[in-house]
Amino acid sequence: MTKNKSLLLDIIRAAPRHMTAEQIFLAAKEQRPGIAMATVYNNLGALVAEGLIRRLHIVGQADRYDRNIDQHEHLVCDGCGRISDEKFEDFLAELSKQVGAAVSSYELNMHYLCADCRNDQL
Amino acid sequence: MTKNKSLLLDIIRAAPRHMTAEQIFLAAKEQRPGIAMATVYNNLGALVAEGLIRRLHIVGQADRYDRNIDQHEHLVCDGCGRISDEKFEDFLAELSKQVGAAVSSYELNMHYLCADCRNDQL
DNA sequence: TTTTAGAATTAGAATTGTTCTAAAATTATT
DNA sequence: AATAATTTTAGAACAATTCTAATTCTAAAA
Repeated sequence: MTKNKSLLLDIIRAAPRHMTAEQIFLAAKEQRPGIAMATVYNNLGALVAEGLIRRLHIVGQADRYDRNIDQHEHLVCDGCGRISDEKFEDFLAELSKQVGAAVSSYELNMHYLCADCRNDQL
Repeated sequence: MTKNKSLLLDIIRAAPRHMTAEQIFLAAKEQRPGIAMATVYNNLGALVAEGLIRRLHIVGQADRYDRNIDQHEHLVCDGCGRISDEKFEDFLAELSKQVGAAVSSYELNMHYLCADCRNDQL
């Protein structure tokens, strides 16, 4: 665990929401102005490989990084783009049962309109 | 519906599996050697917008295109990369119930090892 | 302390997948 | 046939990410 790696981990853990590599890079720069984008990508990759964070893919967006490493689901507002976490109980087991094979992991992104965006439409 | 668009749609509908834009481009070239990549992207985008095909995002892979336009789930083998379809009944309604809001669509990619890859590991 | 070896970091080039642009070709309309 | 609208093309541009090779840091050994 190097200084940069732990700095990035701190940033991700302190973040109120799922950040892109670029946002993490900008945040890291405030404390270590010389840091390079490649260092950010290197360390994010390492942190993902070590299982300390998770990488998120949302259609049409850059990858985001999630401090929450438990299996969980994502709710994406198609109005404002905001992403929030959901937690379905025993979902992995449920999926394994449904497909009749051991599902090791999954990504579930659900799209909807959040309350704010629903109101704006009226 | 132009000639190229319908050619691409035919290719996707005839495909035994989910193809990338590049694979579709190569297949289209056999029947129309001069076709440009931009035409493929243009028409794939149009077909997706018209709801005639669906676009798929799998982590770490280029987008793929799916002839099956019903909401369904994907099972990705982490051994060979093969993607297969699943169909859970009333899943969208189930998700809406779970999150307490109207989910309009979702992507669910489940990872596992297919029977072949499981056997190879023994 | 210096030396050394290995790992981490850097800057920037390269790559990938995709979109954009402007001109040319095709198709449909008058 | 003339005009307009649409589609296609080739290639440039782009964004996100990965790679590369030189440099710097770190920490253990001499």
